[in-house]
Amino acid sequence: MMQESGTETKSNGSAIQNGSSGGNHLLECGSLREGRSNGEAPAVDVGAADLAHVQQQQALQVARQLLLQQQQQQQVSGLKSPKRNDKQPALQVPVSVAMMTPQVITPQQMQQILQQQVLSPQQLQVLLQQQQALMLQQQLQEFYKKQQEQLQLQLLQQQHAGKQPKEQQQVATQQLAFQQQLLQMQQLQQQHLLSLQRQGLLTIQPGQPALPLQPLAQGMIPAELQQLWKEVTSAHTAEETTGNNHSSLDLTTTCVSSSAPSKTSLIMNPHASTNGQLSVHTPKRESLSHEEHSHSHPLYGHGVCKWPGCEAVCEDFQSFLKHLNSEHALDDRSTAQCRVQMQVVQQLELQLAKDKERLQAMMTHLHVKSTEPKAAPQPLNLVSSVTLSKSASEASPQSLPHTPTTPTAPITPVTQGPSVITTTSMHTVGPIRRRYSDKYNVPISSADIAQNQEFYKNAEVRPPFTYASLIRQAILESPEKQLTLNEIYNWFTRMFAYFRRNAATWKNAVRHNLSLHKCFVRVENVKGAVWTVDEVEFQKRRPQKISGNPSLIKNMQSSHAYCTPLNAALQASMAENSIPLYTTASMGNPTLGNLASAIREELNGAMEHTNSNESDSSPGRSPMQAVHPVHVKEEPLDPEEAEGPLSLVTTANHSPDFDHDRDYEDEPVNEDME
DNA sequence: TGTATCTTAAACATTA
DNA sequence: ATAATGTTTAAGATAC
Repeated sequence: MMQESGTETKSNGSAIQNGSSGGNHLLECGSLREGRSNGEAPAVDVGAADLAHVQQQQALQVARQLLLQQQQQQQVSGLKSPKRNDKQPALQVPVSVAMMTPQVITPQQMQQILQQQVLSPQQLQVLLQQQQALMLQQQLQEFYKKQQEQLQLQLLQQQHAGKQPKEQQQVATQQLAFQQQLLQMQQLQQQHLLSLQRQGLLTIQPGQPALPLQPLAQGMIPAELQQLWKEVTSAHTAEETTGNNHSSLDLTTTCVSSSAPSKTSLIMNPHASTNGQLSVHTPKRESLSHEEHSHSHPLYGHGVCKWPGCEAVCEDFQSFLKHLNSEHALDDRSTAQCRVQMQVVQQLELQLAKDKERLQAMMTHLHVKSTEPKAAPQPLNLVSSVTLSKSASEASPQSLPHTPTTPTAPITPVTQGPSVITTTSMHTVGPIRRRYSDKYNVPISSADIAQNQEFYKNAEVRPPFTYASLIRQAILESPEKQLTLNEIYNWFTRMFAYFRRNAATWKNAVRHNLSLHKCFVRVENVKGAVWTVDEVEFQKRRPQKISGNPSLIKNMQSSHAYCTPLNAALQASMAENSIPLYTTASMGNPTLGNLASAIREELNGAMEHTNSNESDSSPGRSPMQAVHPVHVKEEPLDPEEAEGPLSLVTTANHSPDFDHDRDYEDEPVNEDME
């Protein structure tokens, strides 16, 4: 039908298309294509922009974009432009998670993962561990430096103390405090790990190369330190006197005191007891059965030492104690590990505080009483129900990424079971933009796109955004707010692991969307053509997409309910691991921040429509209870659908996607850059 | 139920 | 001639 040539056809085509599309696109197409005609305007010279460059500039660009969005379009300076049109050598996706820049999955990302349930537990674990590794590797380096300094200091002090008995006592006291703090941190970590492991959410696989701590846990034990340790522990029961030797351990104090004062006591007590075990001075403890020990001692479980990165197999509790004393005595390594853990905890707490704030702000904004619905998660039930049907499994993903914390929630998710974390966060979800809930099941909380970016970069999870949104994002991220088709492709593959396969499908979809939506304007260029975004047009569409429908919110809640209990623990764990880097990533990577803001803006517009009607959803109630089965469709799983590039979801566990969709590597995707 | 949106697939045209 | 790029059409699915 379309014989007209190139760009002109668009405007013409619109009319044609409208007629043909059977009314579906009437509204959209009608006015749209007109906009296209103006596309010929700016001829842009495209210089090969390094993606690296692009990324750096993205922040500025996005910011600029935000400011200029109303004006849109004209700002094309025509100076440089993204890329060449010619094909770029097929690059293949880098993408090993570990390889990437030290960015860690944010809590939101993890939640996203959880919600989508596309990844198998193993995959999640690997992800988690990799993220951990990244984080720890970075921190360890710094820590080691500091630690060495501190140790030197301590040694010096001891030497001096030798001359001055009084000071010696002081040193001992300090050591005690130090040890206690260390233990605190250990306890925190171990409890966390335990909680995870109990739920089967985190299983540290022996020999997991991703775990950076492993090497650290080996060999050490300066006898002197051990000696000192014994002295301190045995001689000191007066813990109250301590707690002030923070010269070396301020981190502990800060984190513990800052957010979880109550926690401190909780943690401390158990520690004290466990410590006793460590010192081998408590026969009573040793009389306990292995099971008891394994359960009670956070560092021991399932016959394995759970010291971070250790995993040494200990036949019985006795051997474990020996192992603990020998392998994890007070030495620089252990100390360093503790410090790392301290930082982790600190970061977590910081993050928690931030998230709390955010949550409050969100709830306030949404006029939702922060009733802190104490939804008893009942993870098992939910899980089972969720897995009953395909749609059910998808339901969980629907919930938006949310902060796993609640105002009342314990400060350290670490020690808490899933129940604690719970669904309270649901409210943070607030208005969710949900689309294709059942099949595609994507909550389009675009606000999360940025924060989840790292996740999507590495996980082959279908991003919960429409093609149009993604294309727009890609374009807006570009320095010139314009991209060639190929550059858009590249952006997709670069930003989303999911688009590194089935290229033919999604590329076609991209082209289709570019042509179909009037918000995308093709601009002729000397070298070819670039695509820009007509923000006005794009904005026009939003209201329609997102409607503030009570049922929607209800759905959101229900879906959230599904996922929350299911993944609470995981979320918590994820959050922890990611948090440290989360901060780093979000701050260090301009792209993320900008993306977030840009998309957030988009989201906000959409959200506004939904806020008013949540009346039917009882905020104070457990979302799960309130809306349990809503919208769960019992659809038989269709593998075909699952394999579709955009229909990722399917079942959480056995997504055909992961089972056999490994053909993407041969896809002629042109990833370049970087 | 009808309309709108989105995705996917595919045919076809144009261009490099 | 081929691949990339664009445009349309069509159909299925979901949301409103």
